[in-house]
Amino acid sequence: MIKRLSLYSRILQSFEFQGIEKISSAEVARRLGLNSAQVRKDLACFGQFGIPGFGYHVNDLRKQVRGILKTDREMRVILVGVGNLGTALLSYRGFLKQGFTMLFGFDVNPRSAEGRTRSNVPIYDIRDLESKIEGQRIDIAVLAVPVEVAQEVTNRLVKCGVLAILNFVPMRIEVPAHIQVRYVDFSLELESLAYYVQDREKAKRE
Amino acid sequence: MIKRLSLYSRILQSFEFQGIEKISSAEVARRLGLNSAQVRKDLACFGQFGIPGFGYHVNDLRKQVRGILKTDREMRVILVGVGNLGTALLSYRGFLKQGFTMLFGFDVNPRSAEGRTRSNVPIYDIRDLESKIEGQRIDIAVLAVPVEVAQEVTNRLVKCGVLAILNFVPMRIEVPAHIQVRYVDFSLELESLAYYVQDREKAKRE
DNA sequence: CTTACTTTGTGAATGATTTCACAAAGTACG
DNA sequence: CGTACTTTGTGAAATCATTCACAAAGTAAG
Ligand SMILES: NC(=O)c1ccc[n+]([C@@H]2O[C@H](COP(=O)([O-])OP(=O)(O)OC[C@H]3O[C@@H](n4cnc5c(N)ncnc54)[C@H](O)[C@@H]3O)[C@@H](O)[C@H]2O)c1
Ligand SMILES: NC(=O)c1ccc[n+]([C@@H]2O[C@H](COP(=O)([O-])OP(=O)(O)OC[C@H]3O[C@@H](n4cnc5c(N)ncnc54)[C@H](O)[C@@H]3O)[C@@H](O)[C@H]2O)c1
Repeated sequence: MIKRLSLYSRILQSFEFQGIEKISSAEVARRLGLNSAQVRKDLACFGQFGIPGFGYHVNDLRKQVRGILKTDREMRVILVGVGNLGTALLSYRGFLKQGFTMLFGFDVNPRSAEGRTRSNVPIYDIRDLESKIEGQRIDIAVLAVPVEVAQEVTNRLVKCGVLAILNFVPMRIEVPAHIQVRYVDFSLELESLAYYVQDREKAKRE
Repeated sequence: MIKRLSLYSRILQSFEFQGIEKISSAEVARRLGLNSAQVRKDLACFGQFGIPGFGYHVNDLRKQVRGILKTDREMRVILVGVGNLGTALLSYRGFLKQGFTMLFGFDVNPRSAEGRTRSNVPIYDIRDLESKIEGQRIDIAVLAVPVEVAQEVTNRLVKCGVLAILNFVPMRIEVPAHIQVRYVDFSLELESLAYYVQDREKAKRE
């Protein structure tokens, strides 16, 4: 549900960019392939933002949604594991947009990692993790290390006070209950795609 | 649901690797953070693979699950857009494992793309898309191009007979109903993580 | 001000997914 | 063979999510 809010935020941004000032739940829904009642219900969880018979003011609604998602504040992020994937993530400006600040990268081999990237995010040795982020508020750690060390690195991150982890490693990591973890797992998507391609008949089972 | 099957497949592989021959739904569930009834129900959709009072033979079950997912066959994949992210994807052996064959990459600038990668997948000019994949069976296209060209490239892919698209571009793409599309959208995950992080801090205060 | 129209916000209905709970079917072993 | 366990497969119940449908509240225009 929160992911849909994030989609609303994105589409509102594009409406704003196009100079559109007024929008209906039906139009938002159409653009995202959703039902208009869904859009209204989602928003209704957080307040009444619309005007019956008119719709929503794009600017207003966007501000509201960003407020709900808290993308109007700074989120401090670090990256652990600056390999193939980590390098791509570092130079992705999509992360830097709207409130996310990438502070540092960490790797066992910071030299060669540094060589790969063209971003100006400093990359430190993973040995210095604790000392570098000591006393800093770190909201989110992005995890892109090899599977074998994922749990060990996670434990260290948690000890350092990281509040949330975006995990690209195809493995379940164990964390205390108060730590948020989100998984991004391409192979899963690929495999399910494969299933539907082969087997369009049975695809209804989802 | 299919994504969970994919998880089962992965965990069974790791059990096999560890030399474990027998497994219960409860143990699979524990390892994946699921309910054991869920595991049994999922499998029950496709047949009866277990032995009451015993559990499942790891080898057997893994074969069955791979058969269901069709990861026992070859899936032919191409990559379109060999930039930061595309490069990482090309050198990800996780894709090459189990049945996925990455045939070619395509880019507007194949020279500089070629320079970036250390894989031996050939990279062609996007102008030659049609001629290169003419008459070939291509199951899945991985899309990692800039937002502005995503729809246009998608249209060409569909015309070329691609059956499914794994879309990394943070935008809804329009395709005919018989084409499968799956979205991988990191920003959405990051934003929803941000939401829960903030919420937790608020929760502590109250 | 009034009439015709639009679109919201939201209970109620429907649909989907997850969990419970237990009979049935097996194992293990004396 | 029989008794004590274990674990499956699966209806039924519970939970969660989506869609319907409509009164209420607005706009627009004469
Ligand atoms: N490359 C992809 O496209 C892709 C796709 C999906 C998932 N993944 C997953 O992401 C992770 C990284 O993949 P990759 O392709 O970038 O691999 P990679 O080997 O290129 O990168 C891993 C990086 O982690 C560093 N590292 C190793 N041990 C470390 C430690 N203890 N602390 C900090 N850094 C350490 C390595 O030096 C390396 O730079 C893997 O778990 C992989 O399964 C990758
Ligand atoms: N880099 C990331 O970590 C990341 C994360 C999430 C999403 N994405 C998305 O993935 C896409 C690619 O991101 P990126 O960081 O790799 O960008 P990028 O600019 O590095 O790569 C895009 C590549 O596409 C090529 N290209 C441009 N037009 C093309 C066309 N018509 N046909 C074929 N190729 C074409 C470019 O030459 C370039 O090599 C973007 O839509 C981005 O939003 C990237």
